[in-house]
Amino acid sequence: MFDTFRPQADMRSDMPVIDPAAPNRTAPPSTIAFAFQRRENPCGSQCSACAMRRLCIAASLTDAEAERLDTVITTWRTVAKGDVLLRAGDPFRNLYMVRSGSFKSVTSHASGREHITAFFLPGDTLGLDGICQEYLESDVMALEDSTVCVVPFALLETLCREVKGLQKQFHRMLSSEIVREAELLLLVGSMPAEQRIAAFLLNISRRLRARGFSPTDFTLRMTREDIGNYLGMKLETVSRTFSRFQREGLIRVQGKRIILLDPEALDLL
Amino acid sequence: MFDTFRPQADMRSDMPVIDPAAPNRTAPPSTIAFAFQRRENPCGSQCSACAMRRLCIAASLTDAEAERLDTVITTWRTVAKGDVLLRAGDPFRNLYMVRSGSFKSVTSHASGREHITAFFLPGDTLGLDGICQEYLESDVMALEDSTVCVVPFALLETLCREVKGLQKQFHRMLSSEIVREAELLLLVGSMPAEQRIAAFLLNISRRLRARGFSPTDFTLRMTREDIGNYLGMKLETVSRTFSRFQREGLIRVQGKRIILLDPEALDLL
DNA sequence: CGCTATGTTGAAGCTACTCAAGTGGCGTGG
DNA sequence: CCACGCCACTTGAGTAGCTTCAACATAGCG
Repeated sequence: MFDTFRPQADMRSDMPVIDPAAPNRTAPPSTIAFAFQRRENPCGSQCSACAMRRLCIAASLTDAEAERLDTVITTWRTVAKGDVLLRAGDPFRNLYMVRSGSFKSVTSHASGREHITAFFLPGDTLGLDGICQEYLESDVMALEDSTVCVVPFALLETLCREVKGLQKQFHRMLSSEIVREAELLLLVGSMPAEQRIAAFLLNISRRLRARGFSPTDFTLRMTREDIGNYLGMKLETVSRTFSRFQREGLIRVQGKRIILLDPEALDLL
Repeated sequence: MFDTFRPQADMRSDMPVIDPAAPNRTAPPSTIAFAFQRRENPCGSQCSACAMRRLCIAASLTDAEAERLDTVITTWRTVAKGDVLLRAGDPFRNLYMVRSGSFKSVTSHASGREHITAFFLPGDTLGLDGICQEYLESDVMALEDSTVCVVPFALLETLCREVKGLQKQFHRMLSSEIVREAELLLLVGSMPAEQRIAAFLLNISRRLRARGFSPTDFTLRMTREDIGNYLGMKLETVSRTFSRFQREGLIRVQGKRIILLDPEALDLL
């Protein structure tokens, strides 16, 4: 989300929007579409020069190590708002690093129930849940026009065997995801609606600050229903809680735009 | 849990029970206790001969690879019921593989709230949440007298750079944990008490079957409060739901012993 | 053998859900 | 350009499900 991150806005503006109806699961995109969808070495600028380097898997790598990572990450993709980047059931081949924009990850279950397990911001890594099986576990959809780096997993694994720093960083990333979900579990499992929403807003705020955006004034890219699904509550409850926070002077709500007026008070809930 | 797994019952019976009051966090155990607590190469039997090999990180390794793993896993520990194996805040050094017995993992949060994020059975791996930081994220407590293999993480990482199959298995294990938590999130976030309990019982049942125990007649090692905490509900609700299932002929409840009378019906809830 | 921890059951209360009506913003087509 | 329809959001009223509080039963442990 949220204030759209556009380090390469100029580069993206000449990209045709991917057809939302393109069959992602069954047939591969036509060669033409494919050529537009993936680009090799845009501008020749790679991890070593990426604005998100501090946040993604390249974090804490030396320049030399980052250059080796460049040899693995050679393509990227654009995804239009509402388009599906990954579909549950598709074969697992790549990880994806968000360069710009934002995504939601939706896990479907036998009962037909769907659950959003994560919102991804620039620098975040998508697809970690696919490693354990041959196929993907969840749908990943763009919440706004977005771009991702494509990381072929087999190549990444090979490189992890050669570059100790990369291996360590990758393991840290997987473990962080486990910890993140455990925290979410606590939130959903044992906190009232009020505290869930407060924690959610503060989480977004913290992550936006880490990416250089305003931590107190931002635009939520997902719907109230998405937020509710993520936090284990109904959209009406999300809406009511926002309204209450506004009445109490904690935040200001203008549709999807949120202004945190008293983050400390939110934290103390 | 649950039917206690004792492939080495004879081996364990001569082990003194570790003093539950032993200060695990601050001072290390006395040398005497330490000598009992850790044993090098008991019986000389290692991964290559372990009954849990199919389930732990050694799964899908060749015999030759398993032998290399033996060089890394040289010690094991016993933990008495109620004892803490790992404490949040302790420095992260090792992973642990459950050989026998069972554990719960409790994450504490700033608010003082605690949440159980996992129950571990033989073959499960403990400590994955510690990788991303220098310190551990949660307390891990034995639900019964148990034994674990100690896996020094630095050595495991080194070996993962040399043994491709081990690396792959380790990544799969981390990813599985992510998927497991995502499923739990769905359960806690959007299912009524009834379905949570049903899913919980079936999950236990499935895992016991994979370990060679009866999937329909087992003893829960954790309290109703633990279950409730894990599933995001109060212990009274757990108890009531068990009683209702019994009234409806789905299960039989005898304290901690559970008999599944109609697993299919549970699944259809 | 008694104590404490754990589990069961009942009754009252509250949170969040369901159902429903109405508002506002945005894109599309007349 | 405005009107329309759609979708997201807000707000209200009534209700279901879970929690809280409390009393009692049972089991495990010293």
